[in-house]
Amino acid sequence: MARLKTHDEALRLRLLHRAAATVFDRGTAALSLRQLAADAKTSTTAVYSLFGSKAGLLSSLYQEAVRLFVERLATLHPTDDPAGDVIRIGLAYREYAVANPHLYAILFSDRSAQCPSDSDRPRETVETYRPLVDAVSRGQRAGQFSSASDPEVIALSVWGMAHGLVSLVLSGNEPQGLAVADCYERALRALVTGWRAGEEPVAGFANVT
Amino acid sequence: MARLKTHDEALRLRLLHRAAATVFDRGTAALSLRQLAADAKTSTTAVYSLFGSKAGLLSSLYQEAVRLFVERLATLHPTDDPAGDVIRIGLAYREYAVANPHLYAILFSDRSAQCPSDSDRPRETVETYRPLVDAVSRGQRAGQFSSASDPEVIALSVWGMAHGLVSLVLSGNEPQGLAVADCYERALRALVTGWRAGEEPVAGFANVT
DNA sequence: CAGCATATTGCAACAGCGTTACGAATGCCC
DNA sequence: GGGCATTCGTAACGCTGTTGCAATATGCTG
Repeated sequence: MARLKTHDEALRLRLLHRAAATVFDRGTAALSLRQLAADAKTSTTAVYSLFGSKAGLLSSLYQEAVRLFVERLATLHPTDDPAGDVIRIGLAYREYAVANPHLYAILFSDRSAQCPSDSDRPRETVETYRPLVDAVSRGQRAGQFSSASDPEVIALSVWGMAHGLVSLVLSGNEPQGLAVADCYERALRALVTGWRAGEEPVAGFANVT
Repeated sequence: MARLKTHDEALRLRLLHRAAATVFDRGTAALSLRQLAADAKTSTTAVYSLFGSKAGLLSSLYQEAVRLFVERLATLHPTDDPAGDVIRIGLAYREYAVANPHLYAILFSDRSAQCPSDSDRPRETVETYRPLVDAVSRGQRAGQFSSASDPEVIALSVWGMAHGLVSLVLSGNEPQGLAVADCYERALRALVTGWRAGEEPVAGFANVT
């Protein structure tokens, strides 16, 4: 056959680990395949036989980031206060993002630029999404949220707000003199309150077209 | 002195225009200074004498994107329904982002990676931010929003949600089977409702720690 | 046990990038 | 008209991701 494989699973994990470290402190742009291979005492060929390309490597890193993210969200167990669970998920979301800014950036950077096939995207996305939808569903059954909207819609709004506020901070676009950290939870609470069951719109802006 | 300058304002605008076009359809990564210079029948030196570097060029592009954004938001005139104005600003926000995805990406990509000096960032940010804060302030005076929170906080939550939902779509991370476009306005309305004056938190999640 | 076949691997080259150094070209002043 | 300061285009540097090719080392076969 041929010589023993050294481009094996162990090397794959070592490369993935080192790449994650680099991306974690200096971002994806600072990740050089040559440098990575040299650091791991191997050749660039290893990266290409194991990951296919830099995009493939980043895609694997994406899978890893998703796994950590899902793990983190899984530490939150449902309580008998679903609306509170929604808030807690939102806080954990922000905590993960702030703790691992570059992994978070990998998770939510442009997917079309780094994912070879889109086939695995929806599945991963829905996996991080489910706990939130579940909490909302339970909240609807408990009467804490309006049942007029699909739970997915309510969950998406929560996710959007969390993602938006976190992204503004991480990208350095939060407005001056205003710490997002201080009003993040209040904003989440206002949103949850707004989805309360039986809530009527504020008088005066029914039709804005 | 020297020979007549050809690296003048006219060339600067031409380069900026071409760069914007390229970034608009293929993103910042696809923008090559060599290609840009060749397309404009000039040399790379021109780009460097006019913009300093690729980061400088992108920074100028950022200024331009902000200007367009501010112009768009300025077309919305305050009405006697401030809460409705907030919704309208949110809708215009999304509309601009969807219409100019790459300019939007420039606006909200990592500032630290492309801005030579951070000195001009806060001023620009607050400029796009002010109409929203103003609308909230008027809404508070009209009793449409709680006065318990600073208008900046409420405005930030609206901005965060708009930015978050828009970013999820543009980055290809919206969950499958759910069109953000369909629930964007409803989400904004729920949030606005949640900030309604005198609103009490949903019973049962007062303390989540 | 010798030799072949073949999978595997590392080196080097390619095309492109942003950036910079430098020499040539140019128009003004004396 | 000659000297000069300024401006500009070319070419080079070091880097990137990627790929082709040659060397290598192993297991099977005769």
